Amino acid sequence: MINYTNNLREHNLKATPQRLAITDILYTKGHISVEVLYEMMQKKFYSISLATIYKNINLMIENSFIQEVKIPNAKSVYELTKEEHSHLVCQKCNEVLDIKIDLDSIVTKTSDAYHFNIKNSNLILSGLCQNCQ
Amino acid sequence: MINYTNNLREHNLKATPQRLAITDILYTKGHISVEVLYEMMQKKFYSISLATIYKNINLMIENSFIQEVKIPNAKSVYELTKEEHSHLVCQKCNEVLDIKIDLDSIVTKTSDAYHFNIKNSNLILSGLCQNCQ
DNA sequence: TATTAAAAGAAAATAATTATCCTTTAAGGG
DNA sequence: CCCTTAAAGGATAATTATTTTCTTTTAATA
Repeated sequence: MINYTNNLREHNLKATPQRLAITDILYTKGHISVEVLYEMMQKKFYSISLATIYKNINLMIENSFIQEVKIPNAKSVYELTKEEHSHLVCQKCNEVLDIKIDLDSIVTKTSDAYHFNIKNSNLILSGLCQNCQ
Repeated sequence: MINYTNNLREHNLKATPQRLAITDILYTKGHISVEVLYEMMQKKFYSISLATIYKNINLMIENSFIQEVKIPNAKSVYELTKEEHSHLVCQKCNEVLDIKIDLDSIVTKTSDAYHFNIKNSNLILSGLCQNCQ
C-alpha cells in the first residue's frame, strides 16, 4: 500500500489512518459510492463511524482532494481530483470509466452563443459495456 | 392556462388537477426543484401533500413524461421530456438553459474506442451567465 | 515528550424520501 | 348521465440519508 500522507497534506488534510485508507481505496477503485466505501472501511476499521465517512468526504470535497460524480439514474460516486475528464458509465454493471474528450470547441462556441463564462464541463455517456451488451 | 390533459394521457397518466398544475408549471418554468415545485403548488392547492409531489414526480419519471437533471454542486431539477439536449447552468443564479449541441461524433468515437453501446449522453456546462459575470 | 487543534466515534438530530391507510375522484361502461 | 372501480390525493408514520453534537483520542509541531 502506497503512502498518501503527502497527497493529503498538500490539500491541508491531516493524514489520519482513516483518510489514508480512504485515499488508498479511491486510488485502487477509481470511483466509489458512500455505501461501498463504508463497507470497505469497516473491514479495516472495526468500529469506524459512518459520520467519519461523511465528514471526510465533505472535507475532502471542500479541499478539492476528491470530487462527486453525479450519475443519471444512479447513486453518486466519488473520485480523486485529477485533470478534467468525462465519464463512461455502464447502466447494467455500473462500471465507471474516465475518458478524455476534447470539449474545447463546444465550450468556446457555447460561451460565445450564450454569453456565458463557462468554467466547468461535465459529460457523462451511459450505455452498456462490452461485457454487458 | 393551456390544457395538458392529453399530454398526460399519452403517457398513461390520469389528468388530475394536481398533475395538470405540475405540468403547467414545468411548461412555464422549464426546470424546477422539488422544493420550489412544492411551494408553487401550495399556492394553488391549499392542502396539497408533499407526498403527492414526490409520488407524481416519481410516476412521471417512470412514464417518461419528465426527467431529472442532476446538476453538479446543486439540487436536482426536473423538466418535461423533450428531444435530447444539453444544459447550461449559471453557478450564481442557478438559471438552467436547454442547449442543442451535436455530440454524435463524440458518441460514435467513444463507442468505437471503448466498445460501449452508448445509449444516452448527458452534458452540463456550468459557469456564469451574462447578468452574473 | 508536551501541547493543542483537529479528527474519530457514538449517538442524537435533522432532512429527504417513501410507505401506509383511509378518503376522494377520474375515467369508462352501461 | 349515473355507477363502478382502480388509481390518486392527503395525513401521517416510517425509512433512509446526512449532519450535528459532544466526548475521547490523536496527528502535527514546537
